[in-house]
Amino acid sequence: MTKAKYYINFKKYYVALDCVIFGFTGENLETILIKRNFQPGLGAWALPGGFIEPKESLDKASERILTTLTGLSDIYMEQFYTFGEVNRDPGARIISVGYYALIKIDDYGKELVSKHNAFRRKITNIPKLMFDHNIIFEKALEQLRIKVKNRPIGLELLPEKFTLPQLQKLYESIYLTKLDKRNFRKKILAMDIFEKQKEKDKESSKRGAFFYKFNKQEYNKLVAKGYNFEL
Amino acid sequence: MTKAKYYINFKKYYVALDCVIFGFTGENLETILIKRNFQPGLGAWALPGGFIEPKESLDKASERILTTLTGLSDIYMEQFYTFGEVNRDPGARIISVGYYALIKIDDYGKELVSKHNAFRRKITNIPKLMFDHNIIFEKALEQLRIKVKNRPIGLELLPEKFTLPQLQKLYESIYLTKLDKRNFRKKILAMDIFEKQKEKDKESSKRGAFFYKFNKQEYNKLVAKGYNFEL
DNA sequence: CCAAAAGTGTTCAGCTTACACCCATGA
DNA sequence: TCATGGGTGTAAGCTGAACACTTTTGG
Repeated sequence: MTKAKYYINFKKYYVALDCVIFGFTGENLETILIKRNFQPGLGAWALPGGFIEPKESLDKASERILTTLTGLSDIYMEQFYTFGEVNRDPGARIISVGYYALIKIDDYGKELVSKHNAFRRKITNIPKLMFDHNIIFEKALEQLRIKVKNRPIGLELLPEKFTLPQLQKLYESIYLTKLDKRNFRKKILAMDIFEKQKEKDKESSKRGAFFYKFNKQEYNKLVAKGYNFEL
Repeated sequence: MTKAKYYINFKKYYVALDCVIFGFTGENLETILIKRNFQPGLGAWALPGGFIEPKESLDKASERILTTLTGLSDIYMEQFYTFGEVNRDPGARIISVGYYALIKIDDYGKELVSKHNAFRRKITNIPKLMFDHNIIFEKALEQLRIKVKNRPIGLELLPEKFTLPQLQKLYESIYLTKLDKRNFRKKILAMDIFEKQKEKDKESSKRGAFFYKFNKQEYNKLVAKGYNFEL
């Protein structure tokens, strides 16, 4: 005997999931938007999203949607809020769970752009989006900014080896501020969780900047001892 | 013509809402649990909750559930996470949106306890709960602790007039730590958003402690100037 | 008069902030 | 050789943490 009978007095609803995908170009924080070539919202800009399947958890649904769109797996993601205004979608009552994701934008397959009609946009230049997607986007950015202060998740946006100028630009483009170079480096290096490499990145300057790697083992050890990452 | 036709390929689900209600006794942080006298989960401890109605937003549903249970209105509440594991409720696929609420426990009608079979429990003494409700509770507490650091929402747990020893005990019972009395007072009073009253509370000591009031206007003014509450 | 809780300041260490010049290299 | 971005140190001010005694008053 199932317990489902206890619920028959209640209504069911569509449950969707919208993803705010953040990537870092080296200069700017960007997100991926869909120019919809299907209904509803044909022709409008929208966040990538989809519906929950009967046999998948919310996290799995988010993974599926992200992998389908980007071709990447093991994407860092975080559920941040659920949107349930009655008429947020004028066509039907749809409750939508918001996730944000952080990707290494170099790995993002460009061929998928044409396939899904997906485009990258700077976070400072987001167009009018379908339904309440502008609100969803803003909430995602707000939550990202909070989280990035206390966890080293910003690194999910960078390749394994990165330079300190890159890292600084990353934080500057998340918070849309300028940071002091000396103070930033001092703080980062004092954490003792970044390892200087022997090689330099010669892409962005003649002199070249040393690569660093994030030492996750060391970080986890420190966390176990009560350490709190803070930027 | 409705747009609903675009969604007919997708499944619908029950959407529920669970509330973690926090109250402060003067000594301890407590929450309200239901000893279920109905199915499913008859006899089990559970968080108060309910289902979303077709014509109400998530926030409205939370308000309804909180008001029905406590008899209070204008309750401070905050959505904190949505739980969607496939078998979290073994009887049916139910996606549940988690809210936490902060109430002034003095105002909480005791007659409602018997009506809803609701009981207060210290947060340090939570029994085994139905389904994934222990996980929901823990997440609520975690989010409360984060929020309370940066917003003066702890005051929602106290009456309009409160003493500094009360306020200190409040934070101690949220974080389950001891705080230094002098440092705590210094910090609080330096904020300039608490107004000393002429009257004293003689309840908890012979000498009596001065009442204070939170000056919300002043706080809002400071916030507009970029001020950030931080404890 | 005494028990019990309220109230009060100072010092030290460590962190944050502001700030300017030399270095390495490819073109 | 010069333009460009990479890399470095210090001083001043502020903030957080540690710490003990006096006051009030009802019983």
